[in-house]
Amino acid sequence: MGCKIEEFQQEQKKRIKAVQDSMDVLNGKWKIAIISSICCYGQRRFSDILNDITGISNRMLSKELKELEINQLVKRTILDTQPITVQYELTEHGNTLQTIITNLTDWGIVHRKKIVGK
Amino acid sequence: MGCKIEEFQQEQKKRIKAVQDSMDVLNGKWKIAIISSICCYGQRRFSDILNDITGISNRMLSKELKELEINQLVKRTILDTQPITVQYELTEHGNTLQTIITNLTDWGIVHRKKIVGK
DNA sequence: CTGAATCCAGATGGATACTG
DNA sequence: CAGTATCCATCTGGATTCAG
Repeated sequence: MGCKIEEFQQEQKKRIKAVQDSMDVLNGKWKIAIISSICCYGQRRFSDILNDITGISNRMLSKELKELEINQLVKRTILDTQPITVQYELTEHGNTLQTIITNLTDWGIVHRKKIVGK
Repeated sequence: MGCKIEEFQQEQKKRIKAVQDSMDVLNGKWKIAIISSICCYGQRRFSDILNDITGISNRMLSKELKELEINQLVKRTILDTQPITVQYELTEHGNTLQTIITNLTDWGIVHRKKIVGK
């Protein structure tokens, strides 16, 4: 049994590790943008996302989507069209990121004004 | 003047860019953890942060802190002690990340339970 | 259309040693 | 204590080409 300060510090270390867990999942140059794209449309096809995010290549989109799928944030559905299209949507778990996405969006707007100015 | 759908899509593209702006600032393996460390203590010395975050090296801590300072999220103060110590605290702008940090922390805890199980 | 495969440059970050 | 400098392996991600 440690004193109050030690307990507090242990608690903070745990919290720091938790943020890192989140960031591990969300890291990668495009991941948040992809989630954001799917998020605001409810569901979105591969080529649509490709178009939503300026600069991303199909290679990276494919790769990041796969990682998001592994982390159970995104659900992939093959549509029986001609030619085949694939639709992505957030899982229930992925949807819990909504608040964070919104906050990050708003913060990004403020920050740009702050740094770039005007 | 475009139709409603085009306007909506333009708006979404802007929002996606805004999230990316945020992530550009917050990217790097340790940045969020560093902010989190400083955040929960109000102010924190270099060696304290080094101790808060398991795995980080002084080289990386120094580098990431510098970037955070450039982005006006962190303020650096040299204390007149023997030997010299340096104290870091969040700027007013950096403090606006509080909500995001908290949300990310909570989400990280939930996510770990979800993925690792139990 | 939705990827996978290959190739490759440049960025990232760890280890270690050194300085004021 | 708070960095800086150097070296070096690994990772990241872009361009291009190919396939179902």
